[in-house]
Amino acid sequence: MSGPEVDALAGRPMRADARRNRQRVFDAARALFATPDSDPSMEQIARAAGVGVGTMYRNWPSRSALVEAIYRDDLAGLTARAAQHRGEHEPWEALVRWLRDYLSHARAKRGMLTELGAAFDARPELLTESRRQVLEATAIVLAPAQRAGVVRADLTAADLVQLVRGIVLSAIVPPDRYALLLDVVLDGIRA
Amino acid sequence: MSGPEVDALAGRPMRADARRNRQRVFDAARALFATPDSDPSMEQIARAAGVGVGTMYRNWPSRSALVEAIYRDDLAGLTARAAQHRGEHEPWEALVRWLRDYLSHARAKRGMLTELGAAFDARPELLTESRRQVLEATAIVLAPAQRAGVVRADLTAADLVQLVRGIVLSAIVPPDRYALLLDVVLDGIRA
DNA sequence: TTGCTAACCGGAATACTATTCCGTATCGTA
DNA sequence: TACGATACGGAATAGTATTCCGGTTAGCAA
Repeated sequence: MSGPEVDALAGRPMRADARRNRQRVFDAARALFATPDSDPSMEQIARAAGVGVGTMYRNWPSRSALVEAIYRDDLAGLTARAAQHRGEHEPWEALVRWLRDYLSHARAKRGMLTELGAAFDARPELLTESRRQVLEATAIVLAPAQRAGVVRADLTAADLVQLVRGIVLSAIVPPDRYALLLDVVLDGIRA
Repeated sequence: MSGPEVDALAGRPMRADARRNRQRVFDAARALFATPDSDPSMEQIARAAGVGVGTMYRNWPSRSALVEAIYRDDLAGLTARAAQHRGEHEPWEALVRWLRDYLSHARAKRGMLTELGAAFDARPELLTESRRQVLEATAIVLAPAQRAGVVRADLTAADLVQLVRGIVLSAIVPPDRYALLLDVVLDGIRA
């Protein structure tokens, strides 16, 4: 989540009810945006959160700011898993798990692509930055796999991400083929 | 251009003023949509065409129908060039020219991606069909190049299109690198 | 506990768009 | 020239994001 949690000027902490409402809106919005083809209006989100629209706008100045906040949060959750996998599994297995995570994340986000597009338009650096985060997370699991000699050494994190993202972005691929295509990529990158 | 040019039931030709207005709207809309970040409203388009909004809706039932008509027209113009290049140039040169055409077309269309997204949502077959057209056009210049032995034989039209589209879609690539990246691809596909 | 006020709240009002509707104007024909 | 059929313009409708403000409440001091 992002946005003001303390008053910008006084540094005073938010009032308890305000913090509660803020969280409610965030949770409701995340749930609604996650539903495919839901395209929720600001009023729908507010109603689902049990709050007036004014309350939403006090926390996020626009619809795309709210979308961005949710996206950032999801992305942070995703990238954190790379380090987690590396700590818990062998290099190859960690890499595979991370790529599966990334794939399902990208697939889920495809639904809110229109929404995200507006957010990216509003703040182009969001695109650059989120790409950087994904590359960093990928490097965390890719490097050990390469050091262990199980993945070809001439592959960069950017290459790998491009390969996997391609699976999702080409909108002709039926979802039940994702796993197969990922296997193809995995076979291809093996040392 | 697409849409009714004759009355659907009677087969009667359109009235002269109607045909003129239809063309004006189409031209004005194409010009406005081509301007980056213009996101023109229906009223802006109508005003630019010197016409009322009602006149637009008589020709295209919705905004996304108009976007689709323009896209189809642009695409037809693009794919026609493949055959033209094949007729006028050596196989390799024809292929290179076609890929440059495709690249600049894809770049131009990136601006109206949001608009197009709505059109694709409304009619999913538009996506399938336009992809098919691009593949067919690519095959027209690819096959001769392969027969002439100047392009590796194991490359499909789909592979090639995917490679080139990737250059444009990854929004981090600064436009002045497009030509370089295309050169890389061209080197890569040489037999 | 009570009283006070800054911080918050809800939702009506505003602003901007796509789309529909219909009275009016024009074209094409006899 | 006259008369439908056809097409026109743009006001009205509908739906959504965003703003605004009178009323409410949390949190603190006495």
